[in-house]
Amino acid sequence: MQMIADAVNVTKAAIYHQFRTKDDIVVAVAETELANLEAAVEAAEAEPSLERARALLVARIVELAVAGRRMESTLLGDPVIIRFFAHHPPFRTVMVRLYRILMGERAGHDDLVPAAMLTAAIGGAVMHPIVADLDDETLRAQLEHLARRFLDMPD
Amino acid sequence: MQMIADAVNVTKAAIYHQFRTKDDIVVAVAETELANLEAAVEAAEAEPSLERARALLVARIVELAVAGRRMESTLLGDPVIIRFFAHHPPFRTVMVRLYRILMGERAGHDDLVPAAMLTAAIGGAVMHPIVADLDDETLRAQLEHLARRFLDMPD
Amino acid sequence: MQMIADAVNVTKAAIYHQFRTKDDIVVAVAETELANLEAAVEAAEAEPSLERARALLVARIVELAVAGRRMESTLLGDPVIIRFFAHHPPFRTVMVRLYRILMGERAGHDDLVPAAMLTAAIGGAVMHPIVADLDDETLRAQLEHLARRFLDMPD
Amino acid sequence: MQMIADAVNVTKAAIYHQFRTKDDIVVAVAETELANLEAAVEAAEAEPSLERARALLVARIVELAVAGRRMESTLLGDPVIIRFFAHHPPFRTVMVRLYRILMGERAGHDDLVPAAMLTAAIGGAVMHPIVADLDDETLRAQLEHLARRFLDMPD
DNA sequence: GATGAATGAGTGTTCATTCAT
DNA sequence: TATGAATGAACACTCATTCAT
Repeated sequence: MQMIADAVNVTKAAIYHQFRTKDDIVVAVAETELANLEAAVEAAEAEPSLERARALLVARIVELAVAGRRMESTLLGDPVIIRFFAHHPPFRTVMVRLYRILMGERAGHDDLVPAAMLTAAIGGAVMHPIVADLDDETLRAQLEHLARRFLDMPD
Repeated sequence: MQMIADAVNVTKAAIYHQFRTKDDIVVAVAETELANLEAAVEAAEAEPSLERARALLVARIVELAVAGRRMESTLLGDPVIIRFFAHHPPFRTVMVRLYRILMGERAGHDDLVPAAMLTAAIGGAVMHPIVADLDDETLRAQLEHLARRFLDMPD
Repeated sequence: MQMIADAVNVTKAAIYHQFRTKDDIVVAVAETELANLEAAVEAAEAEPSLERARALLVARIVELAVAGRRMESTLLGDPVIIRFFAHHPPFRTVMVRLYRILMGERAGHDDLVPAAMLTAAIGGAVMHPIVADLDDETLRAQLEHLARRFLDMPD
Repeated sequence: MQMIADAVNVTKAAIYHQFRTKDDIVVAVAETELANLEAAVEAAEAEPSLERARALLVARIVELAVAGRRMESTLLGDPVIIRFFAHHPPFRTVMVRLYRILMGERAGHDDLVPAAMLTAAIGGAVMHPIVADLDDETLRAQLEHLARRFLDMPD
């Protein structure tokens, strides 16, 4: 909290005027990320061609990961939020929809594991300090390669 | 430290008699993991057929990740160790050798990025709470699939 | 302050427009209680028969304590007000008059101790959580018994 | 905690090495007081003559209140401990025994109210700042007078 | 080789109060 | 007359580490 307060240049108490709890802050940040994810899923769902829907979704997911890489590494490094999301119904719902599109007709019903693994893998890769030096474009290309290979899509 | 001390059934002070710092403990644990990784790399290097060397290495890496999943999620969740390894020369050396094998003749000289991303991805996937319920065999299969796809190897 | 503000349905800042300090609020509330006490003393002083004056005063004091029991326990649990009253000249004046009546001709000049002890004792009894379940009438009877015994008056 | 730590001339953390919680400290202190009370009750129960048992018990209770007056006002001023004791089985048990002796044959079975009121009254009187100036002997005499009157005992 | 007691610097959180509007 | 945002000082509590024995 002290670090957050310093970064925003106010006192801790001022932050507590706006958020009841430290977790509330984390959740608030995370929820705008979730909204971005949901928007990506919705855009993909609106796409009639399955092939193009998948390509679009992969591209958007990777973009989000790259754009938010600094924040992601903070957020995803925090076990609290990882656990929070794992049991957050809206997040699970979005993940199911995301998974349906990515897996295409091969999709099981509510088997979240491969999608969770893919996003976790992207998260892990983004968080690694070795990629901190990479420029956005290179990182994006590498991540997209990772995702497309995993999903058996052409590059 | 208190939890570690309780688990070992000694006092905190007794632990400080053996390790100068908490980080030293983490590093010590991590270094035995590194030794395992090195052994895997050495075994692969001893293999004359490149194809079999890669297959063997992937299998061993995944095995290590699965076997140490509980510890990995603790270790890799700790920014201290992540940063430690990123700048630990022996680790970088092992990673270069590992990468050379995985990438085959396409390997650049000291470009660690893809290998780092793959291992980070495996780490991210292993840490995700959603895989906590998976049995070892299923997890192993999924991770190996992820790695092989990424490396353009047949399943 | 937040609870007070919520109860009155305004903001804290609005309250600070009316009272300089939280203690000022406490004092304001306490002073209306003091006014009640003063009225009781005045009524007793107007009574020509000493015996009836004492009986009336005891009854009124106990009534006030019972009627305000919820508030008293809040007020008397607050060291601020206890100390405030102990050094508040108007309060001491009222207590002297009260004491004169209760003690009858045996009264010393400005020896407040027994009266203070009696009222403190009533306050202590009223505050005790064990009396929270008692109905007003039972509590009144018990307190009046306590006071009358202490003052050597017939029940 | 800071005040306690300063008074004992150690750091807060040192205190937390000995007590898990601030409440634990309060309880520990209170429990030695309870032990004193219990000893008084036991001594009274050992006395064959009821009359002398009551006199002895009243004297001991008042002595304890006077001896611990500084601490009592701290302890009894804290709503936490008041509530703690009100629901503390050992305390209730001691109070029942205490009450049995004080009330003699008129005693109801488990009606704690008058005893609670008497002790609360003593507590209230002891806590009042106006008695802070009184010497121990005068205070003792006044409290004993209060108790004896309430219990209909000769002075 | 091990212990119990202690410490300094930190944690998240609360609260009476102030201030610009 | 009232507000929302901010503040400083406090709160109970934790944690990696040290030290005398």
